[in-house]
Amino acid sequence: MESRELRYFVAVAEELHFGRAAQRLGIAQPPLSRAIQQLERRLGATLLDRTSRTVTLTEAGSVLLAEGRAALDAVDAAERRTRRAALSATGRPGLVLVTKASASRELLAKLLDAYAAEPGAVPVDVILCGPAEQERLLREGRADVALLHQPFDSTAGFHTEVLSTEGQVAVLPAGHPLTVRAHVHMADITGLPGLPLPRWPDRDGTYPPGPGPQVRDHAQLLQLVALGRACAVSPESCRTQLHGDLAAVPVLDAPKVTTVIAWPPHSRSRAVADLVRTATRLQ
Amino acid sequence: MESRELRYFVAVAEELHFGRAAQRLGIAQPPLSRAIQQLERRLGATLLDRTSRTVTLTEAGSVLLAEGRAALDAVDAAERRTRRAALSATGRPGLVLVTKASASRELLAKLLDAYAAEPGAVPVDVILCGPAEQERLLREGRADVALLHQPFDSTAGFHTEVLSTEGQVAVLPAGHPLTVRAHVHMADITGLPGLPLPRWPDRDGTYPPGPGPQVRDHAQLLQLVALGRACAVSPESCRTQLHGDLAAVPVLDAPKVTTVIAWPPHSRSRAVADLVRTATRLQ
DNA sequence: GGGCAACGATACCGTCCGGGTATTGATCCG
DNA sequence: CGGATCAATACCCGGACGGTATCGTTGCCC
Repeated sequence: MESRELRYFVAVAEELHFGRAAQRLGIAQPPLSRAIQQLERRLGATLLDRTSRTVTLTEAGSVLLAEGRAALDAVDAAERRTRRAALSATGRPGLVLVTKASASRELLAKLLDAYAAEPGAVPVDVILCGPAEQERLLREGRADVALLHQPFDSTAGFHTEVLSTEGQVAVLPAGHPLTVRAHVHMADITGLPGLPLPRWPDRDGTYPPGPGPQVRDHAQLLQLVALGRACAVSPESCRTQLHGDLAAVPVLDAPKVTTVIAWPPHSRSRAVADLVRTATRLQ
Repeated sequence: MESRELRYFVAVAEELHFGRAAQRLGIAQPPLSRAIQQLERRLGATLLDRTSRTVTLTEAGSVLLAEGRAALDAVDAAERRTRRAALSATGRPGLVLVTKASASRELLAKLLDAYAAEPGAVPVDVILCGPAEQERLLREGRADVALLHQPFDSTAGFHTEVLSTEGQVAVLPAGHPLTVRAHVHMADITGLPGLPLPRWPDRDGTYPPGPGPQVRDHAQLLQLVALGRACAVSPESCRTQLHGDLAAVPVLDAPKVTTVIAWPPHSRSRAVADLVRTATRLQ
């Protein structure tokens, strides 16, 4: 199967409309129709049920949509990583590390320092992004390594090494009655009047229904807590980022958060290997 | 980048010889040369250093070789899974589960029975193969799920759920002095005179140097032990497969073996999800 | 119910690109 | 120095891919 065919099919499967898909692909509609027919003939499978009014995915079609996206990602990643490898032979850019903006600055700083001290270290670019975006960047070959936080991030498809495990704290507005407690339980903070837990976007960028404000990153979250509009449960290490108008109380029964360093399999790169080794040796 | 270009490049990179690569691809050499040049131009990277006598990979070239193989695997997997999805809509074949021939028959039997009892269960084909082969079958889309054994198998690139953890036992010829012991340590069985630990093949099919007979599967291993030519350290569950002329003694400090069920990410299939859910509920 | 609009399929055509053969040019070997 | 090997170049051809025009079907709305 050619990747062009896959791109065509994915476009149609996503748009469920030949005309729009063709437009998106920058070709006319008839060649697209033909290409899909040809693909179906070669696969011996009907991928789309189409009337002259509506296009729907068959069972086989949804499989190919999911698998095809992954395959196209892999092809793109191969291209990008090759380009980057070629550049790094001549120019500056070395490794790209991606992590959440909310991640522990301490751990990251220690890691970058330790790695920079290694013999043969290359420059490391750090990308900070919102949750769930790291996975994409890593898969698409725009980044070489990521610091992920289980159980929030999925590590599916990557190699990982555990770096640290920490408990979580409840982040509350300073002066809130609970802040005098030495510790709390989850039950204490769910359903606090006027301080709902916020909602994070799903993998696809939509928000689950329910009460609580919508947040997209940790800064927004802290802002909301400071404003007295929400409370939060965050990894302990976020304490270093709290200002005077925020307080943190350990939550005994919150799930532990594990920070892992993740990288794509097939990574032949010595730089990635060095960085990972350095990270695991940080203890 | 087109998958055809990737296939061409991978062929040349593996053969390090345009003529042989062209032959393998079923095309003539000149178009292949051109295709590679074009790929290099488009990537803006030199992939191969070539004189008229020798071809070698550049740094960027090795990256593209590794990444390109993975990408091509993904494309092939997409194709195969789609074909299978289309078939299963009409014909018999449902899920394909792959596991090592040496794996616990008990666990597998329990899993298959429990799944077959589920509503909406589809037929499950079981493939038994040697170690390290499962990974390939799963990646290539020839199988839907695998039972893997950590730390022996790599689970990189897959979703996994832990099914069970067990200790290991030393497998010895019946009547060996150590078999009267209630348990042993690793130190007791490494370097036993005349009973070396066997060598397993590496990921690439070659054997590491050293003493000890070469084995490719568990049956061979047990055969060698029974013949008094080797001893072995195996998961406890292999006890059910031992005959009268073999004995097992727990090894207290051997690494624990974890059996996991693994499946490729992107699996939209309800059947895979059901099977995994059934597996995790086995406890 | 008929006419219209939307949309995918079909027909047909031109062009560019992928592949083939023949040849050149460079390098290693005897 | 001559021959063999192998990648690159030159040149040509056919087919596949993309474009335009059109058809046929299906909802929809007056």
